[in-house]
Parts: sequence; C-alpha cells; structure tokens
Amino acid sequence: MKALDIETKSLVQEHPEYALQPWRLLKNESEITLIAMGDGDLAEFIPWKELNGMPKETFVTWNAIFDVSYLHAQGVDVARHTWVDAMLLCKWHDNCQHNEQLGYSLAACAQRWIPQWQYLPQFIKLKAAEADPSHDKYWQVRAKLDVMATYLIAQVALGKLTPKQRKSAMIEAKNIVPNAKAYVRGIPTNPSHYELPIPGLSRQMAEIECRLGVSNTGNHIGGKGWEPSKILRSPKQLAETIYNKWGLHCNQRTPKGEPSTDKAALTYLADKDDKVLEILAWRELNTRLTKFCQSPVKASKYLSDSVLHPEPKIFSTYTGRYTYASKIKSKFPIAMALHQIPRGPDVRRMVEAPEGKLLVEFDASGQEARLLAEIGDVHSMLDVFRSGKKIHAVMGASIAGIPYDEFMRRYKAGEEAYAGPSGTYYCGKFVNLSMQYRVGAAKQRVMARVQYGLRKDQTTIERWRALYHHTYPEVKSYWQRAINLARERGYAETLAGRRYYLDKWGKDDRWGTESSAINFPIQGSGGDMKNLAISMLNSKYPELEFAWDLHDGVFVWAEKSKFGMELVLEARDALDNLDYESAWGWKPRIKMPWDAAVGVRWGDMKELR
DNA sequence: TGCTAACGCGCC
DNA sequence: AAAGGGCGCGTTAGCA
Repeated sequence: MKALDIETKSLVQEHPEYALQPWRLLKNESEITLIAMGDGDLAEFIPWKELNGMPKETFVTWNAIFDVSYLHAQGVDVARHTWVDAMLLCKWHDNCQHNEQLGYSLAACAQRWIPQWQYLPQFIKLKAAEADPSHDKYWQVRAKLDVMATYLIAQVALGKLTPKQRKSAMIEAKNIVPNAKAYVRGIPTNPSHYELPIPGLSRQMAEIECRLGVSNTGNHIGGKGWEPSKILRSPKQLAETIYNKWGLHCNQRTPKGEPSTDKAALTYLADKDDKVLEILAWRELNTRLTKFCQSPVKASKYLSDSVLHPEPKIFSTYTGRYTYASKIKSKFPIAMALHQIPRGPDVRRMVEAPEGKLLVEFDASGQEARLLAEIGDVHSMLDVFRSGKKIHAVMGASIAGIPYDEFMRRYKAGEEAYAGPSGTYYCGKFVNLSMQYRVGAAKQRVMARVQYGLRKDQTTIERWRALYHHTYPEVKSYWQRAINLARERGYAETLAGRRYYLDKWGKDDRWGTESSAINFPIQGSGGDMKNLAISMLNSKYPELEFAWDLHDGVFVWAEKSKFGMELVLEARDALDNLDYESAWGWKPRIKMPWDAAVGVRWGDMKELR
C-alpha cells in the first residue's frame, strides 16, 4: 500500500476555484501541478504517466474521489489500481451520534489519529498558514506531509476496524473509481426542459400573488423584473398574513413554537379557506421554479455546458447512503439537486442520454420492506414475500376486508374502490410504507392527507395501525429487540457490519435514539446493498458506466444497441443473485429482486421484463 | 457583507 | 403525552 496526494491549480485567473473541479482539466481550465506518492516515512513526486506504467498498487488518499477523478481526467487508467480513502476509514470507525464536533480535514484527523507523529506540529502549522499558490515550495512540502499523514492514519484506522468492517469498507472503496468517473463524465441535460418552463411558472405565480394581494411592490404580472412574493416566501411574514391579517386559527406550531405555515398546516386550513389552497399551489410552483429550473440554469451558465456535475459523497450519511452536492464551497453552482428531483416525468426528463446511449435504472424492489422482514425476523412478512403475493395488495385486501384473490380480481379489473387514487390498494401501500418505523398515529393521519391525498379520520387510522400489527405481529418485537440490542452493545449494526454508535439515551433524545436503533440496520443495510451492487456491476459489466445513485436505485449508461440491452438484462440477473454470503456472510431467506428500466430520458423509462 | 439558525420541502 | 429515520437546497431573519 502507498499513499498518494495531488495538488491542482486553476488556469483561469478570475476563477481560482476551478482548481477544485476535475472536469475543468478537460477544457484546459485547470491542471494537476504535482503528484506525491509514498508511505509514512518518505514521499516523492512522480509524473502522472508513471501511474499507468507501474505494477498494480493499492493507493490510499484523503477524500479519494477528488484525486481519482482528477487523475482520470488527466488520462490515468485509474481502474488499474485499487483506491482506498483514509477519510472513509476514519468515518467507518467514528460513526456515532455525538460526532458533530468531529472535523474531517486531514489536519483534524491527524491530530485525533496520529497525535504522536513527529511532524504533526509542523504539519498543523503549515495547514493553518495562508496558502500562497505562487510558492511551489509550500505546496511541495505540504503534499509530502499529506502523503505521510494519510498513510499513517489509514494504518491506524484499518487496525481499529473489525475484519468484517474492513471487508465492507473495501467493497465500498471499490466504488471510488465508478463515482470518480461519473463525476468527471457529468450528467447530460437538455436545457429546454428547465429553461422553457420559467415564464409560465412565473406568470402563474404572479397571478396567484395578485389574487391574494401579496405581490412585491412594483411587480407586474409577466412584467420584467418580477420577483416572487417576499410575503409568501417568508414563513414569518406568511404566518403574520394568514393568522393575524386573515384571522385564520393557528393550531400547529414549529419546533421553536412559532405558528407553522408548512404544508400540513396549510392543507388543513385550506378546508376552511380557498385562499390557502392558492398558497399551496404557489409553493409548489416556487420550488419548481427556483430549485429545478433556475438552479440548473445557473449551473449550466457557470459551467458553460449543459453537462452538469453533481459531486458524489460516499460517506456523508451515517447510514452509508450516498449524497450529492450541487455547489462547490457552498457557492459555485455545478448541478441541480440530484436527489430531490420530483418523481413525475416533468422535471426528470431534463436528464437526457447522449447520442448512442441509453439511461438504465436498476431498482431494488421493495428493498426496505424485504430488509425489515429479514433483519427483523418478521416471519409473517417473509411468508408474504415467499408466496409471491404483492405486499401492498395483501394490506389492501385486509383493509377492504376481502380475500386476497378477490381483491386482486377487482384490482386488476380497475374497480375504483380498489385500484383508484384513494382506493384500498393505495391505502395498503400507504400503511406498509408508513408503519415500518414507528410513526405516531396523529402524524400518520397528517401524512395520509398531505402526502397521499387520503382523507381519513383518526379512528380509521387507528384501525389500519392495528391491522398492520395484526398482520405482522413480529414488527413490534423487532423494534424492541433492536432498541435493546443497541442499548446493550452501544451501537446498531448493518448486515455488512457498519456500525452507528448510540449514546444519547437521556430523556430528551431517547425517542430519536431508539428510532435510529430501529432504522439504522435497515436503511444502512440498504446502503450496503447499493455498494455491493455498484461494485459488482463495475467489475462484471464495465461497459455499463455508472451514472448516479438514488439509494435503492442505481443508474448507469448503456450502449444503445442489441448488445447493450442484452447486457442490461444480464446485469439485472446478476443483481438478483448478488453474493451476499461471501460479502457479508449473510444468506437471505427471500429474494432480493431488482427491476430494470431503460430510456432516453429520466422520467420516461420503460420497464424491462 | 458574510455567517448561522430556522423553516419549509424535494427525494429515498 | 407524544414522538419514524436519512439527506441537501433555497429562502428569510437576525447578528456581528
């Protein structure tokens, strides 16, 4: 194992931040200035070409996606080597509730992990000094110390992980390369899908503001210089307007005790006053306009390109899910909020495959329910999955009070009461999805109304809750078992051995801590599964280029050809047969199936059978 | 001006 | 008494 660190610089004077953007290298807007390689004692500088000629090596770096994506952009065959991220190893070890104060800069981690290191004082001083990019000497010393620190921290961190954690961390590490390549490749978009809607959205918002009498002064419908209403945008001003000026009764509060104007509060107020319905409509338009139209416009302007570059973060959640950043240094817009794009086709279709390619989505079907059944040892639910019945239909039939077969007959016939938008199938789905993690009855009623459009009274909700627990009696005992186990051990654990240390058992935090104990093994195992899936796809099907992750969904680019589609089907089968046993020592009792869908545009995908 | 907290909301 | 969890982004409000 060797450690590696690169330094980069912008080639555009007015944009020093380009140094942090690997894809700028492809346009000669930034460059790698040096590459340092070594171990805990010694580091040397190497030209990038040497990485392609040398024998296969394991490199440990700090925040690996940055280095690997830059090297990939430079032309290094990064897949030739194995990459490990010392920062991720530290996080595998540190993953706990009270780590708010823990920083993950190399300097901070060096102080925590290698306090005895002989160069530590010099290193800290150097890191704290104002960086002057013109002093090559500064960067050379810094890069060498970075290499040594990274190497030493990795050794210590690896030693502190359990064998199972080391193995899982290495599986996760395999995904550094596909993520780095995806970061450089970027996500191709069709700007017309976020540019053209802007005038229409603005006009609709302006009309609502006009009817409600909350326009900004000087605003005209469709006029130039129109800005969204400050009253509607501000929770404080909106509360003042609807509760004081309009005299509506406030019965929901924010966590800090202020009158709430969130969607749940407004939904119930809308029953009494149509104006509130307009506010809800305005809110939706506002989100659509700012987050999903204006932001991608800003990013494509900043990038001078419709290929956007959301920055992947492999371990920025404590459950092992990935996240993406759409700004660099909280400032420079490089993408849209990839993980928040609304579900329907309207916004999603902005992502469009390049010529000759197709977008493929692999989706772990019913992932969390299956993991709950397995991890929670919920035999009743395992039986449902084994029987091949549709799990939401099983709950729907219970709610309807008829046998499963009859329910399916009526559901397939499209009878409104069973298959309609507030039919019992949809109710069953709602119950299954909301009941897994201890949602309270009152909140559940609001969820039914606000998220699912189901208008139900508290008695009905209580009846559904009882029905769920009657159908799956072991779920409650899983909750208790998960809590007891976490308390006893001090941590909750996933199937791959990822741990989340829990210590906030005091009165105020207890509920949340318990919920984490219940949720972490399931959501975290979902994260493990995704990591296993991506690493398998990348090694067995390198022609399928990893694009992005959406928790239980893996997106790849495939060649638009017969060969490409055959590969997708093959890969789907391989996902159905992921080798959990050799990865985690776990043998699922039920299938963990994946769906595959293909299309030119996201949001316009066809399921492959 | 730049920062953080609070709020609201999109996804899973 | 009641209480899902995990994220990131856009906005206002308030402070230094």
